[in-house]
Amino acid sequence: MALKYSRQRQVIKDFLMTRKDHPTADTVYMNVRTEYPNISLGTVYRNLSLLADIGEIQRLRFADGVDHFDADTSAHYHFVCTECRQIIDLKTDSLDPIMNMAGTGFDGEIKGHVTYFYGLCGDCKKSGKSRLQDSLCRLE
Amino acid sequence: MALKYSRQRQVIKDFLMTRKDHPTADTVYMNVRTEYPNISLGTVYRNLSLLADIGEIQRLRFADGVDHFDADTSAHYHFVCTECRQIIDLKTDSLDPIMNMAGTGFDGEIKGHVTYFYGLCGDCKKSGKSRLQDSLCRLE
DNA sequence: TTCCTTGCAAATCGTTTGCATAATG
DNA sequence: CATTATGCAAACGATTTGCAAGGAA
Repeated sequence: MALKYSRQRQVIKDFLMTRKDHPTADTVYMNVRTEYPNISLGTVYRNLSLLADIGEIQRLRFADGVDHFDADTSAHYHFVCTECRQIIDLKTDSLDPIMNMAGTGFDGEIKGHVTYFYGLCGDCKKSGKSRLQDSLCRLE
Repeated sequence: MALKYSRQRQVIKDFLMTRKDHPTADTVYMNVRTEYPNISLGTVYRNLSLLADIGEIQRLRFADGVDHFDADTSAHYHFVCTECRQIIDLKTDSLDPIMNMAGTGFDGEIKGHVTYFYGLCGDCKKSGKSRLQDSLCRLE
């Protein structure tokens, strides 16, 4: 159970800390491999899961069905652009009060909530970009 | 593009309307098959996606990574029990105001939000049930 | 007859796992 | 030395897709 140091885990976490776009495991793999060519996809998955389990990173799940990872473990909310798929951090006050709203008339115990927002990001809103030009704005 | 009637689609939708526990595609398949033995899994997936696309049902995605479906398309929120995995409808006032909260200081356009709650359902809270007895409370 | 829909099976995609080997403490 | 971590490849589970045949308009 005791955690031992691993160069791979360190590189993965270091890489994640340089990004604020919440990459997927595959994106992490692609990038880390340029610096550490022998690393395997399995190792990337294993370490991302491990880091998420011990709370050193956050695992995010949006509508695309693919896990995204965030080195910023502070409580914050996310916005997903439905055009370019970009994921943006929001600086929003805590929405925890909604748990009380949801809890009235409910006999269980609400311990948390998952919330994200979607719509058009600033760039896509400005350009009135269509889905056909999707890729131009896609980050990953 | 014009939609043609299909017995299969009707049966799938009818079944979904009888359930308030938000079944997965596989659960729909299992159940529909007792009444319509020749139906294929692919057809179930195709029709659930189609019905969701045209707004006749709702597709729900929680942390388990599997799609759940809900014939109730009215705006409402869900609670997922972390013990027994049960999904419960909440009668909560609209939380749409949180979109304004999230939108302050954001230059894009927030069009919607996804929110669900988790914790202990009434039964699991009462019984102090452990994960080991999970299956006793699992619905599907 | 047109073309939407089906059943079936194969394919895809993201993720997990078994295992022998390498690295850490 | 005891144990954790790795690379690799195979296995997995959920979902999608190609295709020839069936059914609705």
